[in-house]
Amino acid sequence: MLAATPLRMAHNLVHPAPSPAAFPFSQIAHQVITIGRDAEVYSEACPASHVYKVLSGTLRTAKLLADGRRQVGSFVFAGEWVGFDGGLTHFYAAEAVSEARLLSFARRDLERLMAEDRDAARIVEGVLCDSLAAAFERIVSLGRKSATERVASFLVDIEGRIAERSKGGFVLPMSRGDIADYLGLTIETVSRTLGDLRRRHIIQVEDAHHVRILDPSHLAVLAGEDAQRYCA
Amino acid sequence: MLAATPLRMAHNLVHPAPSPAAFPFSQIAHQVITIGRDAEVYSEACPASHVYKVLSGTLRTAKLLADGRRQVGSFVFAGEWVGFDGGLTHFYAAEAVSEARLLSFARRDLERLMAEDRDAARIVEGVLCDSLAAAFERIVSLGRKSATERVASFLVDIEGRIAERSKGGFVLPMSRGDIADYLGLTIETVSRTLGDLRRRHIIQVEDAHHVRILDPSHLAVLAGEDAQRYCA
DNA sequence: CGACCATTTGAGGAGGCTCAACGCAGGTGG
DNA sequence: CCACCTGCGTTGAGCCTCCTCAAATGGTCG
Repeated sequence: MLAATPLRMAHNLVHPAPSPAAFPFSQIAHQVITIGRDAEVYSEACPASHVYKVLSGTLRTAKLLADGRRQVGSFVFAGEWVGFDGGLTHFYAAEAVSEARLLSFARRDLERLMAEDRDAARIVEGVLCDSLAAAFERIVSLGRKSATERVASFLVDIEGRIAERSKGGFVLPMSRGDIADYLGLTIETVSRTLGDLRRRHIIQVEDAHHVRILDPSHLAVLAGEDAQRYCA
Repeated sequence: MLAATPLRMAHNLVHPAPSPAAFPFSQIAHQVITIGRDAEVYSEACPASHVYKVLSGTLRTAKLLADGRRQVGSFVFAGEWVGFDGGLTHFYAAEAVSEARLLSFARRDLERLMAEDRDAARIVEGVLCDSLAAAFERIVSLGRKSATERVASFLVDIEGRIAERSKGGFVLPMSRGDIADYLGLTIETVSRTLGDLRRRHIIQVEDAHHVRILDPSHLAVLAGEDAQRYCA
């Protein structure tokens, strides 16, 4: 991987930014980069020098254990940010699930902007907050939910975040292996669980990457809602 | 729980702060509060109006599912902060594992201080960063590690964070149930796993709440180290 | 001493994993 | 154009880890 990474990085084309979008970050230096399928945006434990906003395509963040087990940390869709994992170094590696275009910002520049521009600071704080909330939700899911509940939660979550639609359904850009490593399950269990949901007419599976939710409320129940929330 | 909470909160004594510590937060309004065992500091989904620094004792953060399953989010020891979970509302409830004294700060005040004092801001950002990193580590643990690996990681982590020592070992203030809900296991599995580690002379279990690590390197191996980290 | 609680230990069962076979689509080369 | 290969997904059979249920142990406090 040490040797492979520079080669793979070489596939990633670097352009000057085309049209600064109408958001505070267009004031600071940035580049549009294109990442080929399965290429790395950054490696695990790399100095976290940059953060990225995904313009198109999908990324995953992942960490490998010594024996090859893998945990996918998150999927990152168009419009979302990635690269805020960890402090000085990245906790996860980030890779492209499908070819992706990213806006790249130096963290140094971003921090300077945040000190000057409250809007920018608030946006970044919001991103951090969302990551933290998502991480907490995952902890509950991985710690206490069954395979069916995890897959159902996953579908509900993805359905709400993914832009790419098809015939009343949506596109699942990642492989079964990616989903399994995200949910702490095996490929076979993910496949079987999706098969169950299909046979129960809760979802429709056109092909492996095109899913349609037929019974959203049933799926939400299977996803396992929290206890009612009271407040002190 | 709705009814119980105010009653339990009533146990928590509120004093004026005694001696402002020598850290930037002593400039802003704060109170020392005492939380009795198993009493709540704040509830799940409450408006996140305050954050707390633990002076003594131990807290846990936890979330309940509808059917009573529980996930413990974190343990918080003396010197650590709690209350930064989620944005406007708390994701987890926070409760005292053992009677605890806390410094309480209004978030509003803290944010004002952070805008003025870079040191304070950096400290808080560090706390957030650490929470995020800890959450990511938990995701890997819950998603991909075995019971033995989880318990071993837990012991290594706690051993490095807990101040209270006893006879070359340390004090485990929380119950087996708390540990189980933290690690995504059952009480019985936690107990059996600790028993195994004891029988293998990797740890020594004085009683349920006093543990000593006999073979730290062996325990670290069992905890399952990450793959070597390369950098692009 | 006896009630109660937390913990440990044991026996049996289930959910999800492992291993293996098969189908299918896409790419490649003869 | 077809044979072949490869990667991915699905499905099945058997097994293992961890869970469930139950009982025994031990410590604490009336």
